[in-house]
Amino acid sequence: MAAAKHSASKRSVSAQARRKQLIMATIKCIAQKGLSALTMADITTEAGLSQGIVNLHFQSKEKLLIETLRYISDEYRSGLDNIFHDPKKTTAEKITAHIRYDFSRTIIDRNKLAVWFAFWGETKSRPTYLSICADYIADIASNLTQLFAQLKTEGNYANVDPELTCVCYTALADGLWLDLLVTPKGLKPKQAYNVAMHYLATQFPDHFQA
Amino acid sequence: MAAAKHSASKRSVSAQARRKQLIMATIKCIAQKGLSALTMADITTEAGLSQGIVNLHFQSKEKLLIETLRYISDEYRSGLDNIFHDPKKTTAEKITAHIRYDFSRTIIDRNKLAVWFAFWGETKSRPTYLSICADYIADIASNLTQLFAQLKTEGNYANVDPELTCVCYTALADGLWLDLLVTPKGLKPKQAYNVAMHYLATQFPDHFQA
DNA sequence: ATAGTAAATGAATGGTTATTCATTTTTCGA
DNA sequence: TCGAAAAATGAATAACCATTCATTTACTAT
Repeated sequence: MAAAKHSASKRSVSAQARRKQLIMATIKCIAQKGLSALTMADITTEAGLSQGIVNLHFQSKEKLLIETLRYISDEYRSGLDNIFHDPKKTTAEKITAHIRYDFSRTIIDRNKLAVWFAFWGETKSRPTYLSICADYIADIASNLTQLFAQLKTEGNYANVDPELTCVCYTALADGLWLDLLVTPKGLKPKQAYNVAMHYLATQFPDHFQA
Repeated sequence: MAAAKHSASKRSVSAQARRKQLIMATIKCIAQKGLSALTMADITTEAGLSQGIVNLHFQSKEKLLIETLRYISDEYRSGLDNIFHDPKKTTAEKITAHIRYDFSRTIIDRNKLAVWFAFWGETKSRPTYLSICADYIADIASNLTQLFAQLKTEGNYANVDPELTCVCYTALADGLWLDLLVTPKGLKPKQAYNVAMHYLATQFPDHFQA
C-alpha cells in the first residue's frame, strides 16, 4: 500500500498511479486525435511508457476507454455531491455553487469536454457507455430537482416547476459545454456562466441576478 | 443529365443519386456502429453495393464522412432558411416555426442526432469538421438574433437582450437534442419542445405560452 | 548482498480494413 | 443491332494496429 514514496524520479509507481497516468494520457489523446483515430501507440507514447503497458493494466483498449469515461464522470459527480451535502450552505448557495462548478476550470477544460462529447457520440451504439452516462445523469438530476423544489418553497415561487427547471438547466449546461468545445473563439467560460445565470434569474428572480 | 428515368428497378442511377444513397447508408451505419467502429464494408453492405463503390464516388472514406456532415448540416440550414425568408409569416410566427422545426421528426431523428454528436465529438481534432459546423452555426445565430431583436421592438420587451436570448436558446436546443439521443426513454420529443417553449415564454411572455 | 517476485518492455504475430485495379456489366448514340 | 464509354464489381494488396509473450529491469524481504 505505501508505495510511490522513495523516488518520484524513477519508474514503478503503484498500480493505481500507473492506471491514472494512462487514463490522463488517454484524455489528452482523445482531445488531440479523436476517438476514431486513437491508437494504443498514441496513448503509450503520450504516457512515456512501452507498447504493452495498457494491456498489462487494463487488459484491452476498450476497457481503458470505459475506465476513462468512468473517471471523468466520477470526478464530475463527486464534485457536485460535495456541494449538495455541504451543511454550511443554504439552498440558494448550493445552487450557485453548482453552477459555478459547472463552469469552473476543472470541468470546462477543453480536453475533458472533448472526451465527454466523444463518448456521447458513441452512446447509441455502445450500451456500456450509455449506462455509465445514464447513471450519473439520473443521480445529479435528482439532487438538483430537490434543490429547486426547496428554493421554490423557501422563496414562494408559485409558478416554478422544479422538474422542468432542472431539465431546462441541465440541457442548457450541456449545450453551453458544446459551445465551449466547438466554438472556443466565440463563447468564453465567463459568458457561459452568465448565460446559465440569466436562465436561473428568470425562475428565481429574488435569489439570482442575470 | 436526364438519367435515372427508364427503370427505377435496376441499377445505374445518376451519380448524384448514388452519392446520396451512400450518404444515407453512412448516416444509418454511424448511428448503428458509431464513428470509431465504422468500416467501408458496413456502408457498402448497407447500401447493397460493392466494396469499391465509395472510392469510385468519393475517392476516400474521409471525404464521404465530410460529405455526410455537409449533407445533414445543409439540410438543417436550408429548412431554417425557408422559415426565415417566408414572407407570409410574422416575426413571432417565424420564431414558433423555428422551434417547431428544431423538434420536428426530420430533425430529431435519432440516426441523424447520432451523426451530429459523432462529428461534434471529433471537431477538436478535425479542423474540417469544425469549419463546416462553425459555418452553419454562425449563419443561423445571425438570423435568430435578428428575429429576437424584431420581436423585442414589436412587443416592447425592454429587458430582453436578443444576443443573449439567441445564445441561450441555441445552447438549450443543443442540450435537448443530446437528451433525446442519450436518454430516449426519459425525454420525449413533445416534452423537449415544451421545455424550449418554456424558456421563450420567460423572454416574450405576451407571445409565447409555457 | 541475493534470491525471488513483480513490473515493464518491445519485437513478433495475426487479424482487420481502406484502397486499388483488372474484369464484367450496363448504357446509349449511331 | 452494335460498339465504345461509363459504371460497378470484388478479389488482391498493402498498411495499420491491438494484443501477446519471452526477455529484461526494478523492487523487497531475508
